[in-house]
Amino acid sequence: MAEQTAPRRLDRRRERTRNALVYAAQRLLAERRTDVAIQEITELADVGVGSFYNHFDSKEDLFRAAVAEALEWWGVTMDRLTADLDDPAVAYAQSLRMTGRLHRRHPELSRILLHHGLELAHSDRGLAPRAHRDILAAVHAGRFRTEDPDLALALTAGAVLSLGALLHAQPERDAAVSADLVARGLLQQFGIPAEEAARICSLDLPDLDLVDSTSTAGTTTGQEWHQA
Amino acid sequence: MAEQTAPRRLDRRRERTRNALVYAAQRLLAERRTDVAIQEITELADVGVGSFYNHFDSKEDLFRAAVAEALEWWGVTMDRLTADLDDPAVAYAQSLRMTGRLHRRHPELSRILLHHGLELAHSDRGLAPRAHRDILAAVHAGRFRTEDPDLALALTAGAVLSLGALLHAQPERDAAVSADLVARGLLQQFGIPAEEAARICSLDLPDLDLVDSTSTAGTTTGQEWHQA
DNA sequence: ATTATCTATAGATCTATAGATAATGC
DNA sequence: ATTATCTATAGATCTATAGATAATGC
Repeated sequence: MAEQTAPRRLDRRRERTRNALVYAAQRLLAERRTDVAIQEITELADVGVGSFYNHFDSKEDLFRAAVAEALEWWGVTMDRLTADLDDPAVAYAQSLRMTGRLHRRHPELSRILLHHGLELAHSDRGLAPRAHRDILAAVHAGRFRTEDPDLALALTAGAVLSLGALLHAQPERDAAVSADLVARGLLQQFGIPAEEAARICSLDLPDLDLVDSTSTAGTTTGQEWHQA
Repeated sequence: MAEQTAPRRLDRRRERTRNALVYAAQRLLAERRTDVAIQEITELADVGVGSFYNHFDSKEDLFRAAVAEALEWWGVTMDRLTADLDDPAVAYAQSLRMTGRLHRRHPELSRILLHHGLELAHSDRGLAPRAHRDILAAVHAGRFRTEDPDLALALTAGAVLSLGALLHAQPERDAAVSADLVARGLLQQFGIPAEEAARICSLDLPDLDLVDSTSTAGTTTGQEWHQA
């Protein structure tokens, strides 16, 4: 009587409400307007105030989830687009170059990344664990030469973030050129010879259009980045 | 009758109240507790609530001033300690290495830097304009080779910030070793040969103890960083 | 006499919940 | 019958100011 299989439609309704709240939070995050009343959030999500507490304990709770899901979505996307690359140094560089372009392609997501990036540089979700994995693999494969992979990860995070800040400060700057330059510099710092670093950073990139608006359809809740 | 020379003691009293508020705000910033009532701030500053509005229009106003003054103090300190260096590449490296050590020496100031660093990477106060000046001087002197000084500045900022985040995440990590490594990598990226970069980053640093708690006694209001 | 600070508080929020309403399950 | 959502609001903040008090100037 009490035990029953999960009713699908109710779950989906619940999920829809939650997503509306998370999406509203992501839009607010992108504008750096996190100091708003819960009522304003629920209005933006077109949801009753009371529903908020069905899903989150506090504003912090919601914003934390919103940040994590946005970046996890991008991480999953990067994984998919680099899955068939054999050379971990190339996978690292491709992710880095695409993430550099992200600042122009998804400015709102970029702003979320910039605002919370440093805290997330050591998170176990999102971009950090993936960059860490690539770096360790590249070291193990003898492609990178660095006795301090944690520092390498930190420098990678710092470069991604500061590039984003620069691109927002200078709207006319070419994101692709700058991102590739940053990637080249990092590869060289990690022991890749200059010419090869240049070659790697001029390889073709996967077509982001093919994946952008499709569901991640995997471990995550199907959360994706909603373009405003 | 109305026009009179500024009464000194009143000014100083006023300044004392303002400083108490700024100092309280800096302590809160260091703990990332900016979402507090104004009353809590004034209690921390041991000042009446009403006094707040004698000096600031809003919480944001106060916190903005608190961040700016804290980083301006460090910038002035760096300037003083590198004033007599002829080689701009060396001045750049010295400031960078000392700022790396800052994360351990003044963890509260470091946290403020980390939390607001990206926005301030293009500010006209604090550390950014000084790093920019050093980079341009080094390029002009033929010491740095980079056709994109803005990107160089961004990468510098990113490296400083991500190093700080790493040092906070790993309390046992050696700040001096890591900071010098980061500085070396940047010098190399800017075209300094590996051996010389290593040499520059093992030069003696000025003694921070000599300057830490003395007033900046210059253009700023005498604002300094108060150790808790 | 002038200026700054402090105390007390009105009025404007904002949070969190209780109870009513709507949607789904069976 | 069960679960989720919505509406309305009590009670807890929080902001900003008015008026009283204290410090300084002359």
